[in-house]
Amino acid sequence: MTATDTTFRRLCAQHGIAVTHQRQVLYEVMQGMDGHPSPEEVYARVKREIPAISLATVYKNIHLFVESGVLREVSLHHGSQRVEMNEAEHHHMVCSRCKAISDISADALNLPEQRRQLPGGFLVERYSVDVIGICLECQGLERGASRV
Amino acid sequence: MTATDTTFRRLCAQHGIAVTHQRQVLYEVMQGMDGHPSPEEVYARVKREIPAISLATVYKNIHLFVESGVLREVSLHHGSQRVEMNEAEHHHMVCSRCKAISDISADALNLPEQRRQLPGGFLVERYSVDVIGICLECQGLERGASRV
DNA sequence: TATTGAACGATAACTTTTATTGTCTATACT
DNA sequence: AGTATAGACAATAAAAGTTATCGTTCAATA
Ligand SMILES: [Mn+2]
Ligand SMILES: [Mn+2]
Ligand SMILES: [Zn+2]
Ligand SMILES: [Zn+2]
Repeated sequence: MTATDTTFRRLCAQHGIAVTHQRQVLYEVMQGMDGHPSPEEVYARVKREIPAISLATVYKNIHLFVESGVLREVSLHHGSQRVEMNEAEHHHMVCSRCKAISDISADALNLPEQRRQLPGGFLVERYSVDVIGICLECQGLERGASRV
Repeated sequence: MTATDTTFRRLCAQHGIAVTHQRQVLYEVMQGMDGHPSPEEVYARVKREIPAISLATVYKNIHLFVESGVLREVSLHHGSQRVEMNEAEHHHMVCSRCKAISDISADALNLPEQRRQLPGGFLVERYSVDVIGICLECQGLERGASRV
């Protein structure tokens, strides 16, 4: 039983999810992936360890890991592009449960002035801040309150 | 000739793109849409004005509008979900041209402490900052420098 | 070790986005 | 105004990304 093996079993116990071979390999493989891979990229990598694994299994377990906090989404994925014509400088609150997006003014966030110089010679155009959390509606639902 | 008509023609002139009926209706319709619509939602709405419009036209012109700055993407869309296991508190620099994602520490951004109370009773989990701009590689390409 | 609900693999279905192609139209130039 | 032409359009096929379904296999618990 390896160290990561133990770590993973503890993680699963904490979150009440079953320990399966696929999940364990998925976890270990992703530990070794840097950058910000897509599910397809994770699938390609884990397939080297378990050639028979299904892409659906990768998707299902990425969801599971994200829900339980083992894994993090780089920025909340909405399935499709979202656009807006609101020209005012503003940012967003995004509900991690229902993915609802609402505006929040830059003032309300009290951001510092944006730095123009960043590591790697990156040329800054703008900052885009997502405040990730739970919206009021989802907070209500979470507490078992039923709605008409 | 309406006011928005004039505005739109000026916008097109500024960006060197042709004024077409579809583009103009698209622009006007989106002016009247609040929230953060998807291309499909924009399509459904503009279809009421031009029933024969094609979804491909909506996509192409949303791209065009985003490129020319008429429209803004809520957060840069990567086509697929992106995940990571980097537990350290950090944020991202995202290239608006090639969509490359790179990490940046919270310290380097000099963010203020996160507010826990936000408008609308939103329960904050975390901040996710995307610094949107042009990566070094794309800056080089932009200047017409050719690469081996 | 036997039971059983959960997880898996295979695959179909669905959603989102892009590419292709022939026709049409906005624009520039007489 | 009339014409040429590059670019935009609609239609539609194809690709890419994601989810649902279902029969089989496996992990957890007794
Ligand atoms: Mn907004
Ligand atoms: Mn990262
Ligand atoms: Zn919500
Ligand atoms: Zn780039």
